[in-house]
Amino acid sequence: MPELPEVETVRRGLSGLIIGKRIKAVKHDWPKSFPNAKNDIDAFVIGAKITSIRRRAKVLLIDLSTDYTLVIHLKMTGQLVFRGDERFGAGHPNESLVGKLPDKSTRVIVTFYDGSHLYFNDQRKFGWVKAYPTIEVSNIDFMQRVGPEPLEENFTHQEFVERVRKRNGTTIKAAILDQTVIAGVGNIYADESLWGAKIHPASHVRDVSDTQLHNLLDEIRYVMNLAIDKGGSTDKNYVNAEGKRGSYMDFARVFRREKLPCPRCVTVITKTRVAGRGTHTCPVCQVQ
DNA sequence: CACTTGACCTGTCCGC
DNA sequence: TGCGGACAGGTCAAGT
Repeated sequence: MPELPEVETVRRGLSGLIIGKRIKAVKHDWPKSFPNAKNDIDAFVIGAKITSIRRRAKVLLIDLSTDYTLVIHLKMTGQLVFRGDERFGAGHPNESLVGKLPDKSTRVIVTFYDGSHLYFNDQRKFGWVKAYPTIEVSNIDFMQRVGPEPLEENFTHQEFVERVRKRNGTTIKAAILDQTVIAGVGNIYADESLWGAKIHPASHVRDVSDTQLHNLLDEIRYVMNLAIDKGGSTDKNYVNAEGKRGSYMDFARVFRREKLPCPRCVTVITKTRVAGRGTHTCPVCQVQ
């Protein structure tokens, strides 16, 4: 689920909630959700204080006072929800989309010394939490290979074109979903930005002009900034650090809008399969 | 090598 | 209602 805007929303939310807290205990009953050896957790996670929270691509990095970092990937259905007290439980006006925690999809529970908790929920169990020495995080395979952050100002249109053109043999949608080309684009914002740039997702990279690619980077930035502003997209599972939904889907132009009119030309939006993913396209605005 | 497909999991929805 | 199959926001290993 979570793409760059969702992970960034979680990062911002958690920063205001757990920085400075000291970890008292960690519970994790599904081994793949937190595969570290128990003695590493005992030595470097228990007793550590949260010092900062960073994001790279769709990966969240929670730095600890022990010079270890919790590296977290939410994959499709991961959630990180903080609960201080129960004032925001069911029935409260500020009601969370997530009910009482832990629940049946809770994989990891972090308990802080002040009695509050951070819950890692993950229905499909694809996500994970791993503890690494902070200094080694940049050596992780994924971190070595992942492409530039789209919202970094020093990432240029020219560099974007060069990186996309390394995938000349495939479709433009597959190219921007490739995390080694550009970081953080997933299925929602791929479809949304390709619609914005009037590029058909199944177009071969070699058939897309440099001008179109310039527009595409602008659209990626536009939809991601808008999505961060709206707190991300909640289709089914995604929630922020307080368990609340994001509202980007109210502003989506094509994603999950098959059979509805294109907001630009009123043509009915179609759903097909491109790069192995469900793909939403306006067949008139986005000519292949 | 470059690119595509299957696997990892649980849950939901849709057609018969 | 019940059952089988397709599908769901990501990424990597295995296959072509």
